[in-house]
Amino acid sequence: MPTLDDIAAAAGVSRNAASRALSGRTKATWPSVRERVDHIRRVAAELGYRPHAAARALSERRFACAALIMGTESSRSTLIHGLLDGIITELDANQHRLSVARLSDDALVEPATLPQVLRECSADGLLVNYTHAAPKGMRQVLEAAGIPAVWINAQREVDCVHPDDHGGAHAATAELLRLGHRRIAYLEWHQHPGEHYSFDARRGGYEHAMREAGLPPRSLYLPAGTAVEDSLPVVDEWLTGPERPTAVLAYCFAEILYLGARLRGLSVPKDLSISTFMERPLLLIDRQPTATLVPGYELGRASAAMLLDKFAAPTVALAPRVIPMTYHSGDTIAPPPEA
Amino acid sequence: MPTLDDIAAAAGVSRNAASRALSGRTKATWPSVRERVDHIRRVAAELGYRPHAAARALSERRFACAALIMGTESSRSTLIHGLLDGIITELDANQHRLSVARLSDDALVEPATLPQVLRECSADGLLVNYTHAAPKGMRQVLEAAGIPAVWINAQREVDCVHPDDHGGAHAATAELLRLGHRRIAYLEWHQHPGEHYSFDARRGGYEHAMREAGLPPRSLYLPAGTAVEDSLPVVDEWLTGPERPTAVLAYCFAEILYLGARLRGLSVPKDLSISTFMERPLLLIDRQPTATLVPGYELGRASAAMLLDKFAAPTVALAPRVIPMTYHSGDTIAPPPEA
DNA sequence: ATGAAAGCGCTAACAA
DNA sequence: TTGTTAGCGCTTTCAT
Repeated sequence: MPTLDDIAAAAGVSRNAASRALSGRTKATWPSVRERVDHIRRVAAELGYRPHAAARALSERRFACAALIMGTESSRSTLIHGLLDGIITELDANQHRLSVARLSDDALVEPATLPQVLRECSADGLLVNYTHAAPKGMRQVLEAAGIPAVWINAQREVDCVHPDDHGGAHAATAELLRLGHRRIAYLEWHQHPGEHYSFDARRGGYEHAMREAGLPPRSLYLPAGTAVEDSLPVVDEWLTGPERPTAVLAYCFAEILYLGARLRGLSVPKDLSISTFMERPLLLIDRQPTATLVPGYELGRASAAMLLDKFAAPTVALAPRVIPMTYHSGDTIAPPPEA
Repeated sequence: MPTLDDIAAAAGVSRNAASRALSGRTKATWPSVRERVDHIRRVAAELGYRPHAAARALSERRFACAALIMGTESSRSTLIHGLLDGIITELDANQHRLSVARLSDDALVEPATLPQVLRECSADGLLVNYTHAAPKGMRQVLEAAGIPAVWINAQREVDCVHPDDHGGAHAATAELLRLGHRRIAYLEWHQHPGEHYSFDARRGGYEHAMREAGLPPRSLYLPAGTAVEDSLPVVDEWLTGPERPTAVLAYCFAEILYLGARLRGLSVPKDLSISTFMERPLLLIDRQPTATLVPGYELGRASAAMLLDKFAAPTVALAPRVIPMTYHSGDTIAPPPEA
């Protein structure tokens, strides 16, 4: 495994010269210098030289590495589809690496441990994948220690990146309105306090759009604790009567809704439009679901980019970066039957 | 940020003594020595000392870090649910870290680059998450370079960890047989050459169990290129006639099958049993799917453990580690109607 | 723009 | 067991 000294020796220059040439620090304005630089580079390529990241980190006093940290409780640190991919892509483009760590709640709030975690992880900053119910005080600890950190998929005043859940729900509702729907319902599950912010944001976006149109919002819930096998009768009730919705925006349970509609003889989307937030790449039903999706990849890229910005200016608080959601046009929505 | 020298100074000992005490290299048989060690440890804890991973790596000539590598084409490097969690858990328990990298196919087969990737990633070995269609020659390159590597969810002669797909399918079929089913079909999609090994393995397990019972295996396919919206008539055909299966083991499309059954008036599981391989944690339907699941977490732990073993003995080829699949008993299977 | 020398924080070899 | 010394591979002064 060739070292910088090897390259220098093979190229007949000093170690320093080799270092500067390979890192592009030598400006090479003069032609003869330029030639030497090329020569060094060629030798390095031939010998298959790659810098030793640890040695460089030690010397440069930075690791060129970000750490993705998650909690021990996986439900609060779900890894969104595409996120990792986006993070790696962005870091890679900036010659940074990614390491992944999982810390207990206790470790996260202990003022002493966190900074040192960075040393042990060989990271310069944190991508915090603690989407909700993050341990209290963690934020202050990070700030006090001056640790660059970006919060992924969380809504905070600064230093966070999250999808535009409000806008996404608004747009999805607007599309249903545009098609002529008036009785549009919103379906979610019974919300627990401290849930992810997207529950409020999406419902808010829906209600906003409805109010703009002068229509009353209507929420559908499966009563808390409803067993799955008992859900179909509830769904059936929703779809009964003259006031039944002609369209439903569903945070979840879209499949049960779909099944209920089909069993009731309602055709989707002819009799009932369903617009979802399903992140599932595969099809669940015999339709392509019309869906407003969390842009995991873009979220990852933006998070990494923001962290890189923070590396450049660690003390500056950055405004939240809100990423548009991806609208995936499927075939589960259409104009209402009356239209 | 305290360094080892700081600890040593504060404790009034040499740097070396501090190093040995903290790493547990000092045996401390004599009581007075034991006391000093404790003292040093206490000082370190108070000052919040944590070793600098890069410095240690440079000195020890190992990184105490594994790299999870994936291809650029994400379909071939899907991150199984729970896998990352399992990997981190196992590595963490052995004071190792994880970094994640994504390499292009070209980079993976280039004999020169791979070893150096390790340096740049600060890793000692590879967890290869290239479940199928890995670039040819990659294996040889790794071997020639003497790079410790474990293949995750791939079937190879050595150094791999994968679920017992054959056994899982066999057991699922056996359970259906035990319930009294005779006409058990196997549902998958049209297989492309070079697909993941689990296609063959699961079908093999199913056929094996059927043959043991003296029954003819029967495979159901959605014809290649079937549009999703055209799939229901096909499903309907499967469920028609006196020879219709009373149970289906479904690699995929379980939802469509379920929907088709319900629309046809067949009750699940009373009239039709469905046993799946769905990895989805959420419910898709109004039943808890009976499922044989890929044990992502255990897969991760086992992979990491095997890699750690390889660190200890890099040249020894290790026998494949086959992890039992997780059988999740739901309520989509029951005895056949005739029984 | 170059080469010599120092140092990043740690462990490993030595002598005491 | 301890302290001393050397060195891991790299970047960074600082003269030249």
